[in-house]
Amino acid sequence: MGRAPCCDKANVKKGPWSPEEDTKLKAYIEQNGTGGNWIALPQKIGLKRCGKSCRLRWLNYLRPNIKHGGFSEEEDNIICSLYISIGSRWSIIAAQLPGRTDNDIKNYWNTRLKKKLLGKQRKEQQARRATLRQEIKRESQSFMVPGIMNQQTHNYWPELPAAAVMPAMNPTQYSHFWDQESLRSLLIKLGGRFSENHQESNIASSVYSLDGSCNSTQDHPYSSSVNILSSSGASMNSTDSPCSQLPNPNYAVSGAGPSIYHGLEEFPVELHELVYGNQQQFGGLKSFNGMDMANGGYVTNGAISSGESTTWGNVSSLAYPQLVSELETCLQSLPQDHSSFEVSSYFGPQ
DNA sequence: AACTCCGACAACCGCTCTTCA
DNA sequence: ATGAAGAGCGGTTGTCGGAGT
Repeated sequence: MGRAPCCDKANVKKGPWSPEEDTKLKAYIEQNGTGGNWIALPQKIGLKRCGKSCRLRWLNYLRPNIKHGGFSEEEDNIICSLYISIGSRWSIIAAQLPGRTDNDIKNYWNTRLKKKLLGKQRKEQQARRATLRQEIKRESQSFMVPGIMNQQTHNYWPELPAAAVMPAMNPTQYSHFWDQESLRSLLIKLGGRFSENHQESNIASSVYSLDGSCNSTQDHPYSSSVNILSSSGASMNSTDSPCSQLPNPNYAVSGAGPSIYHGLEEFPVELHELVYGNQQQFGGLKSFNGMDMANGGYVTNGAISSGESTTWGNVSSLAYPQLVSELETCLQSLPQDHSSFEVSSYFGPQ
């Protein structure tokens, strides 16, 4: 059973407001106020309109000091930054822009700002990729990264940032295929610490702290990365299971709950870069052999789909089979509600 | 000139939240 | 504590006008 309609739909006028209607409504409210009851208002005025419609008309167009169109650059910036922070909370965003209504901002965002923003980001993205490709080409001969984020992984899970994948390797696993010099180079590149005696834990620390919030291997190895990605699934205990060293299969860019991605599900690829492109904390970590650390370790799908896949193609041969088998083992031990995560979707067809 | 397409914007719909009896 | 009514909000739709063919 649905709730009762707020007005008699059959006897209510719909569609655009006439100047006469506007005049009536405006004059009445300016003289008497709304009386705290929008539903009763149209009857008092003699308008064949729904109370909600009157309210909307007043709030969006008739009340004093309303601005329409002509959004300034500053307003654009405010809208963008607030949208990134809080998502489509138009009323809150409108509260920061005097004279603007939520409806106006919403329409402006949907029709113009979103496109404008994405166009700008795409250009910057292309420029970054070009730089990245050059850097990778230069470095790849001397410094190979045995990451588990490879061509196949990327094809099947393009939205998964490489930074989130990196911690999936525990310190021991790193040492399986990285010699001392590679470890040292890695740390230097990541801006981390390096100790001859504690290289493993420090490597892990440095990698885990890429988002600046987890500084110790005593911490949950994923707590720092996953909070960016907004894990919606049950957290895994870092000490109880060997799976603590594997990524939470539930995490995704567009998870439920509050996160910096709130409201960005629509175009996570572009706005992931937007978000990280503005972050200062990764300064100096421009690239890491195909992983754009400056942008959360993310290389977008476009880099692959554009046919310029040399970056990932070169490292695909370095996928670590042992990790794959360990992941499969761990997944088998996971509760059934994790079953939606498929190994093939993570690593691609073997 | 006629038609189609598309962008912009006003308005509606339905849901959730808040208030109050 | 509960339910009804009103208010508020965000997503979606409808309409209009301009550009392109």
